[in-house]
Amino acid sequence: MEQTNCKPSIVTYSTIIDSLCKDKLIDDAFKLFKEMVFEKGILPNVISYTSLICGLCKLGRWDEASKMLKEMEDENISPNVQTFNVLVDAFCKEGKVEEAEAVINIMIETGSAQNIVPDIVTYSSLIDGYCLRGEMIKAREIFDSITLRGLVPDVVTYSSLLNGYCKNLNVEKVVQLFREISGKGLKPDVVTCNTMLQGLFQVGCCVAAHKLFNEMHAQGRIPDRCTY
DNA sequence: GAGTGTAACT
Repeated sequence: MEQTNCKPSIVTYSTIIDSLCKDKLIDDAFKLFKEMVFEKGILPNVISYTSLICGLCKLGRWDEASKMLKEMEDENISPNVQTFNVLVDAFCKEGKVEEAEAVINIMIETGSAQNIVPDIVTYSSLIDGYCLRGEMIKAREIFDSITLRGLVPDVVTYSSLLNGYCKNLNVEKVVQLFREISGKGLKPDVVTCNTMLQGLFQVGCCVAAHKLFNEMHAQGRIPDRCTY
């Protein structure tokens, strides 16, 4: 591309930077980022910064992530909902739900002027975080608060909560919630089904599990490696 | 007019 008239753009660079971050090759990502800025004179945007922050958070390099946020501020690039969601999710995955809640409070208190309002991804991450800690009452509380905020739980929100109940061996809630998904007009996807399968087998409901597996085939939801 | 970033199962 560099040899043609079709020079790599901010989108080209961001695509590669994001891929490197996802492969945990954060140093290579930064190398490319610096090449883009200092050699090519292409200004980074909120997307390239969010990718880098995501990569740093997933490696637990919180100080550097915070440094990048500061750098964005200096460059007058405002973080948006997705930038904050990356932080919320990373904290939740680390079991740092309190920190995640703090980020959400910042979003609520200071973000509304810039159209930054926690969305369904934010709360799905938080539910997942509480589920990972086995705090199902809290997870349920967040789930119930979603509607009050005018948001609509999607299949990921349901699957996260479902996974929590499965790990908790709460069969009653699992069955109830799984029915509710279809009842709300949502379609359980392969991840939802895999979660259910694991839950059903764990409590010895092998017949129900096989029935669900067969239904997956019938409804064209292709089983994947996790299913098997 | 288009293209890049966030959440669930293993």
